[in-house]
Amino acid sequence: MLENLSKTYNPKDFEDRIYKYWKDNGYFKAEVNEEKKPYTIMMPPPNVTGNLHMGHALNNTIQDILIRWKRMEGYEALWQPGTDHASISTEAKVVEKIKKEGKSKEQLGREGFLKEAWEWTRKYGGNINNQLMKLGVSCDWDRERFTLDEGLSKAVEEVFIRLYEKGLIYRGDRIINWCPSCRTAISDAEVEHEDTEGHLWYIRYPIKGESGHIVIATTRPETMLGDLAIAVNPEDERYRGFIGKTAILPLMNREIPIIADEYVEMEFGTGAVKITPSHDPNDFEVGERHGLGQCVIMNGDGTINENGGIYNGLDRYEARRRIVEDLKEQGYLVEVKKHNHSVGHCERCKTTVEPLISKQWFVKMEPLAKPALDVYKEGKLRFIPDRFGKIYTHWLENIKDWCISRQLWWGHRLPVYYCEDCGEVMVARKKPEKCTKCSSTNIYQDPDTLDTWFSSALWPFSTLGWPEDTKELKYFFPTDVLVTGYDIIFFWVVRMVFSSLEQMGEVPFKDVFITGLVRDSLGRKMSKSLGNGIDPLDIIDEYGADALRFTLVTGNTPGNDMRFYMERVEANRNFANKLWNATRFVLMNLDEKIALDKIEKSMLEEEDKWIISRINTVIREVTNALGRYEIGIAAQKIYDFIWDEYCDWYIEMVKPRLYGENRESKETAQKVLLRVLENILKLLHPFMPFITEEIWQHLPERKKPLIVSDWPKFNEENEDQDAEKKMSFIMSAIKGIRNARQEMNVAPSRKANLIFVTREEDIKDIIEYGRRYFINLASADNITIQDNKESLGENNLSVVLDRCEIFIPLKDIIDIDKEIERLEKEKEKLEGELKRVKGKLSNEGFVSKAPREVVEKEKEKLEKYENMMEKVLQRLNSLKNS
RNA sequence: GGGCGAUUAACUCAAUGGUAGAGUGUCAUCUUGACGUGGUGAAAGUUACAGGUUCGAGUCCUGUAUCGCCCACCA
Repeated sequence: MLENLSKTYNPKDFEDRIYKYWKDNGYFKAEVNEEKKPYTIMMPPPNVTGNLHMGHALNNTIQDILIRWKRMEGYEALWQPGTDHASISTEAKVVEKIKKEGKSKEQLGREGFLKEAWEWTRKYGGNINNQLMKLGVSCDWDRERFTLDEGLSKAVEEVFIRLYEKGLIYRGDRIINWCPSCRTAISDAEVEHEDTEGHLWYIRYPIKGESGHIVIATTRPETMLGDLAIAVNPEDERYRGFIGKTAILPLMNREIPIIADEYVEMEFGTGAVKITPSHDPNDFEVGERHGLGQCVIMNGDGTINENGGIYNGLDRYEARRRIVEDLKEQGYLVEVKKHNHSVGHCERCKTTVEPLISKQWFVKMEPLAKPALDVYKEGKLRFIPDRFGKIYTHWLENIKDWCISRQLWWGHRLPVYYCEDCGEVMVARKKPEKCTKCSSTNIYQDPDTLDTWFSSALWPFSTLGWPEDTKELKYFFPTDVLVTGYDIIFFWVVRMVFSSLEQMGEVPFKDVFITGLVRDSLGRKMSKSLGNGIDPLDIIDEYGADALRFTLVTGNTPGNDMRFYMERVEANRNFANKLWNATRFVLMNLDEKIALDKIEKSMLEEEDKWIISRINTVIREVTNALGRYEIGIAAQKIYDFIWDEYCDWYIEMVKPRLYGENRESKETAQKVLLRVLENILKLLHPFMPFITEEIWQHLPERKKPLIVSDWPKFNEENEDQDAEKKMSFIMSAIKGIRNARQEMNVAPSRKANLIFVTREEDIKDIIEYGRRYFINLASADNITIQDNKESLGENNLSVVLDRCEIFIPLKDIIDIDKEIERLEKEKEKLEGELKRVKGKLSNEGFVSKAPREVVEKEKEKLEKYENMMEKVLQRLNSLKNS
């Protein structure tokens, strides 16, 4: 056993091996099992051709912690993995690839392109999974799904048809966001607004048949090519006379009416606004109200089309430049002002999006949003932290119809067919033989595909077999918790909720755990363009997955961003090393032939009872914290226990017994060391699965692997207040002695006598009991206990405790002035405490209103501090007088 | 224009209304038979500011300041 454990922790030696062991033995698998309660998490599917980044690492670590914990608690724990086809992003990558080969989408044709895309997917699709495995994720790989799988595609089709039949999907001409670079429509959620310093151009439009003119202001002068009106506010005195007249569109020489509409803000610009119904959502509405019609002036690639007259064929920005120039030349440009406004960009490629009228497919959101809002209000859906619930509701309350058609090829093609002859629209599972209206056989399928999020919205149930009525669906759905970043609440969380409610009649998950962003050490977002991204795999390679995992879940709170510091990873690697070596110590001191049966209670020493009582408490604390999703707190508790209590105190205390002659005491210590270690490994396993499993496999009498061992339970019988009290006295005595000695620069090698002065019998017992601790941990060579200190001279260090004073005679070393200084410091500290406690206790309100135990505690403290203060003062007095 | 978050030790962050903690860094010290990826000890805080509620506030309320994020069709 021991011989296999190297002197230092070296995660590379075992992480891959352990993972393979778990996987090959099927410990990640979840099956429908009516004897057990299910616990389900759906992994947010990463992009199929993506790479693992810190966000994934954080996210999946949290999920893995929860799933491992629940698995150990005895749940049938399903963690459903899979990948997303990420239409727009993957398609862009494939386009780029074939472009390098000198080919274009059009040249390849739809089929040829899809072939390329599938090849690409097969080539890079496995990467992210392998990377996740490095992290230690314990998801059920046998159930892996891909959004373009046959089953999931069927679910997508089914939902589309159902929504269509219900009238919740419609096709229409609407202003959508058009990305001229991706050459597709995108949804509102895919547009990022950014405040940009632009200009406001003031342009003069002449009035037909008059000498007058009207000045408008615009931020996008090129859109004037498509102007169909000028609008003013009906209340605006300045323009009252213009309403109903006709203006001449400069450069185009087109006649456009001047209309009145409430929408126009009188205070902004000149109070008159040009109306371009085809290229602005507001103008579109105005156009609808006034029956202005449409005039599209732009092509899909962002160039001006034939409606743009002489500007035909120019890129939109070149057209803008030329138009401004021409306006100026022809005397129409009144002035140009700097103007900050927000400009929409494509979330994927950052190109400025163009609002554009286009025939697209939409999901009618209002009827779907309502139930999604209701479940939140009814408490059936919970956010952790709950403030994100507000973001969720705010979005749903202001939701607009969802544009779901994309002019892309990589994705789920719309199950929509058109009759070439009569234009009839048919939504069907299979291509209709002939037109349902005119019986023509001239039928073609809509070339568009669906927004990727349309399929991810179904993830919680499509992965379980829906629309088939599978046993998995019945058992594992609804899921328990969704773990995801706040950046995709709108894209994904919201859409999963309303989709589930609509199709399943239930929420897809009860809790939504929201994570923050992992930033670099300067607080910047990690990004490719900045080149400041830290690759999780590099960290795993250097420090191990356990250290990375621990770093990601400690020291931050749900929903808050965190900074990634290498020093913290290192510290956590050191923690793993600490545990590794503690284990080596335990195994090194474990007699081969020791019978590891039950521990004989009567043989337990105080420190045994203390550590047993403490681990028991930690079991409760860690379990409770996990139950509240306080993962960082849970991790911190177990960390502190291992390092401070188990390693620094218990192991040190137990050493004399291990090296001693008393066989029974020795064996008891060995057993306790081992049993506590076992519990430690269990509690730590969800956080650091590799090292704990590796160590576990080296412990004696292993039957089950740790990953499927039972989660420890709090046991009231193990609580021992008395032992905790005694050990706490002993520990504070040791700390006091160490402190005093070090302050006086007494070398640890210099052993000294300790003279304990106390009249209290119980304290005397504890001291007597603690003899060996003082000798080993407080550099003592002899210990005396006496009732009074009269016989002692002044050349002592004195350590003041509650109801006890310790004297350390060090004749040659004591510098009286320094000792006085040290005690003065002690006095100051006590004064502070006394002031606080006295203040509280003399406060009538506190004594009468605070809970009894709080008051009692304060009273005890008062007594203790007064007692200590008296001794410090006496000591100071006698030193000063000597 | 709305909404949200943050402000705590030198740095990065924790902290169920009840004595403000950790990691890193700093200083001192220890080559003790698990670990120097370690041990021991120390220094370091008016919890951004101003009010309020409460017996008691880092924590709850109101306001201010600074920073950050999200949402929003003002051309």
